[in-house]
Amino acid sequence: MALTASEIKQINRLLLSWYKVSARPLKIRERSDPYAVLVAEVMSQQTQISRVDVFAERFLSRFPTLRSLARAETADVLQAWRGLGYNRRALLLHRAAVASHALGGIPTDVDSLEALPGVGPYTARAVAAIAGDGREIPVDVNIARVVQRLVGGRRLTPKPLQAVANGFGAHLKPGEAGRWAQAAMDLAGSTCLSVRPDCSSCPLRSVCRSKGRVRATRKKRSAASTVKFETTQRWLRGRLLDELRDAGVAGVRVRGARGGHDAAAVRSAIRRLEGEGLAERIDSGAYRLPRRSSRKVRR
DNA sequence: CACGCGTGGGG
DNA sequence: TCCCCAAGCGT
Repeated sequence: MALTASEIKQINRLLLSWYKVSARPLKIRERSDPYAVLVAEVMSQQTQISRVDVFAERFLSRFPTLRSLARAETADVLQAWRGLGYNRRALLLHRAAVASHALGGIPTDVDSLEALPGVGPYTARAVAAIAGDGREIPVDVNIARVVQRLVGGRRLTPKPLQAVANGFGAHLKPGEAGRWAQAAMDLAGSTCLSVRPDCSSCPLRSVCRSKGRVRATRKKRSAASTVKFETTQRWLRGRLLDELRDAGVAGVRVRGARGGHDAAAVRSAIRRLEGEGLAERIDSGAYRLPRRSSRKVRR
């Protein structure tokens, strides 16, 4: 059974007032600059949330404006991304900057945002809610858990889930959706935990339809033979990227074995990186970080 | 739609 | 020291 309007309003009220006293928002999310918010949201998908402020500020000090990122060489973006993981996301962020700079700025409506490279349903709604006046709730895995529990714990597929989440947004004032989302994420990380939620201290306990009847532990895990990390593609790609970062514009000849990968595997990996736009082959036969994005922006 | 993507931090 | 983990997006 769907929540009534008054139940939704009550939940919104409780959540926002709880947030006022006990939330620890990302500073970066309190900016109204859609560019800064986009950078922070992309990073928040791959790094400890508590470190996003530090990483985002570092990145933003190197590329303070959308224009500066849009005009940057791919190599410099990848250098600034060192240590942050998921290098393809740096490429996508760069391409999103190029595309939106050409449009005159980062859009703040969901549809235009979602058309940008690397920006999907979550990121689009997060930027629209935080930097714009969007009222659609960005649903990440944490907010999904909170919302599903609030309505009774039934697992919802993405589309119905988004619709239920938007039901909360529809009763918010303009500008509140971003805080609602931040509050729900904080609640998910501190109280409405995946494994052992602390319902007794939850500000929403009086209105939650799953209070006290959350299934105990869910375990999947194991199986999958233990694979040495040095034998994985991720490890190899990460090492090759760092070699390219260290080499600079002169590039480096990539030959020989790395960890558990023979020379042929290394050649194959560097060619794959080249195909993805993460490496550039130069005349000498060496590779370096690409000076410019080698692939077109997809649209 | 199932899978691949990177890294640093915590147990 | 070793093992486990995060989490949205593109393909």
